Amino acid sequence: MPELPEVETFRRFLEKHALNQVIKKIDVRDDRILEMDERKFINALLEKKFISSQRHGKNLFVKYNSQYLFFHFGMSGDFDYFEHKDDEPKHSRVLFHFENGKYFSYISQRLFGTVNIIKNPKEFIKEKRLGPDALNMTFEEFQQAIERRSAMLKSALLNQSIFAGIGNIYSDEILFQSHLHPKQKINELDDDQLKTLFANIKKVLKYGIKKKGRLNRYSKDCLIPHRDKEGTCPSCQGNIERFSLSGRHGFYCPNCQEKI
DNA sequence: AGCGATGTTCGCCG
DNA sequence: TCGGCGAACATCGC
Repeated sequence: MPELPEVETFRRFLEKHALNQVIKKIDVRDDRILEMDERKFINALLEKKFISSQRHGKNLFVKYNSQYLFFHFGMSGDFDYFEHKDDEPKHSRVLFHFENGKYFSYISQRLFGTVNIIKNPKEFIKEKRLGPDALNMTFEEFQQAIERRSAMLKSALLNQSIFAGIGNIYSDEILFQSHLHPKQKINELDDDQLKTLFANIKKVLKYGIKKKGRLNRYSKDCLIPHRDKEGTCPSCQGNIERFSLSGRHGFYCPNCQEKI
């Protein structure tokens, strides 16, 4: 699930259901998800409450006292909130029991995510060398981020050190909306194209949040519903093509996204 | 049965 | 340092 719009959706879900409730018990179902000692993790959080949350890119920070619970969702992370223990979802990895008798679960099918406790999100962002948040960055920050960069557009969008939050699917959508070729080098764009790219990063991510990351509910005018081998371009009706790049693959319309 | 999957990281090479 | 590539991590569904 999780690129920036999904993580923002998870954040709002947590804010809605899990804030200000005393944590009475924690079950770590699989400690491979923890980046720290299980005992220390549990002891740190028992009897505490989640106070607030913030997101940077695909990273979620939940303040519980002077410290922060950190979540990364990897390729298959999710949250759930439920009343009865029998409803605990498959692949639930960390289960919080609240004082009100309800449960909050961090789910990770593929165990690529991580859960940890950190002191300071700002320092974390610095240490991980994350670029500005793709949703919240200003045009000036965007310009700075790509200064002296020469990567192909799709690589640049996926690189969390340039800006944080964009993943494989949204990068394709952003480039499609921008009429830009995924393998075009970012330093070859003119000012208008850069403005278009910046505007579409915002537009696509906001639309994703509005749709709560539910890809199956996207307008047919988007690339996303047509993002497969048999796909047809919603704009020109041509064939959508698949390409590969550093072991990932993407889709684009060769007719609408020509290289300069 | 094998391949690929909304992510990240690391080593290799140019 | 940058950038591209491919493997590795673990699991499941098609």
